[in-house]
Amino acid sequence: MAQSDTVDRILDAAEELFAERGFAETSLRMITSKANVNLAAVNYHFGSKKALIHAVFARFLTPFSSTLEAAFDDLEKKCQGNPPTLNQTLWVLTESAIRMPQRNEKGISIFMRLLGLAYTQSQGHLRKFLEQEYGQPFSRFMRLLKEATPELSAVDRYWRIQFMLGATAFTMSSSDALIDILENKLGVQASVQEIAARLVPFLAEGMKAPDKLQVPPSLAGTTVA
Amino acid sequence: MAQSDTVDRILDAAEELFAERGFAETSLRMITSKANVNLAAVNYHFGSKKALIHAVFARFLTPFSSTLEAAFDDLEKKCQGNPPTLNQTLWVLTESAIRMPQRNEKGISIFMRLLGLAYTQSQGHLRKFLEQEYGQPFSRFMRLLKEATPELSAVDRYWRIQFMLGATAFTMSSSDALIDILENKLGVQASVQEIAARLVPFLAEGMKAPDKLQVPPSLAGTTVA
DNA sequence: TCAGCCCTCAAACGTATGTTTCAAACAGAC
DNA sequence: GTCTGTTTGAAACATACGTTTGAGGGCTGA
Repeated sequence: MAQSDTVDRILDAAEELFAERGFAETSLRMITSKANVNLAAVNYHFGSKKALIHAVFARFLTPFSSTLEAAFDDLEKKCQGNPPTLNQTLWVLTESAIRMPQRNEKGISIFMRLLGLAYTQSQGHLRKFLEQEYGQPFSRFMRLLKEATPELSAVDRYWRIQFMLGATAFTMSSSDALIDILENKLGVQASVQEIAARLVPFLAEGMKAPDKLQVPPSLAGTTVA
Repeated sequence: MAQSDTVDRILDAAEELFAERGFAETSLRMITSKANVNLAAVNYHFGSKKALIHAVFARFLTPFSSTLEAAFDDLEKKCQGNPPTLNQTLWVLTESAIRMPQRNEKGISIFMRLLGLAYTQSQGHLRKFLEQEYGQPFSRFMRLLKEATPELSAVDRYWRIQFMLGATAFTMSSSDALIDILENKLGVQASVQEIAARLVPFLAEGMKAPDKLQVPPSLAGTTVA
């Protein structure tokens, strides 16, 4: 088995368990027994549980980061000077995520769920790791968003980006469960690709909403700052 | 003092710690020492950690549930037969959340963060508890959404509701941090009420987006189901 | 063949967790 | 004041965790 098939088995098991149970709720013993590997192997190969978490993220985030940067390069070249539109920017991100080489059919939903967890579960060390390791493509995405929505005030854009992040992270991180529920309720099958195709127009429209706060009469007298 | 001020002190401490650290990452010892209460008090008054979690949710969800039902009653009465609009429905929900009596200034963000955690952290027992305890107002909200968007297919509506939930839960659950970041970056102050006022139009516009999936040429050949 | 290194294994370590125990303190009723 | 049921206190319980240890196995290069 070449050099240490153990490492990959651990990463596979950890990725799946982390995605479905979170980090704190997943013990090393669960991981090692799912991977059919000795308990000590994790600390031998990775050093600690924290380092294992980082390695799980790095395994898919590093190639994704490259793919995304390349896609942004293409996009900006194609637009030759003009800033890419909001839809183009969102699609490039979505497409890069979908096109990633996947280990199995659940690849993307695990990918998304892990990202959601990274945002959600406080895990200070993880946020620091992700920030200083993959902060660059993130900043670039932000810049593209800014150039694609020049009509928005900085404050409006700030909040709406948060709304987009939320809708995406939340939905994608539970995509498996949501797809199952949809099938049970309406008998309709869906895929992560289809969710993405529905999500992008939703986000783009929300982003372009009129910026006036239409406070209804019933709230007019209250403490809206 | 009255009868067991201990119970409330435990609930206060647990609520805050759960909100900022999650359930598994918060130990009973953290809770009892923050509450200045003996460790055994939790098991004495609540029976178990799971029951404590349920109690924390029940304390704010039960009055909120009543408030919301009353607000829906009012709304439907005012509309006399005609289904309430999407904006009305969303505003009634938002208003009910904002108007809830709050124990402190962080009331709403804790409220939202806990709801987000309930969705995110798998914690099977919690989902079951919430479903069978507060399923009714939730179903009613869903029905109102359905009547307010008759032009949407059931599948479109399903996914867009998830998107709305995500944007709301995600943003509101981190509202404190996001407000701080905004102030540091742009020197602008914000409030939870203002976030809500910005969120509702975003959601409403996204909800009304054209339902065609505008798959771009670059993705046309791939496996969009 | 044998030394050297990488890896695996079972077992144990120390710590932290949720829970239980039982004696002491307290309250209100008679 | 005494008695009864409720609440608190300090300590211990069993269990699970992440991590470390040291002996052993298997491969490689000389």
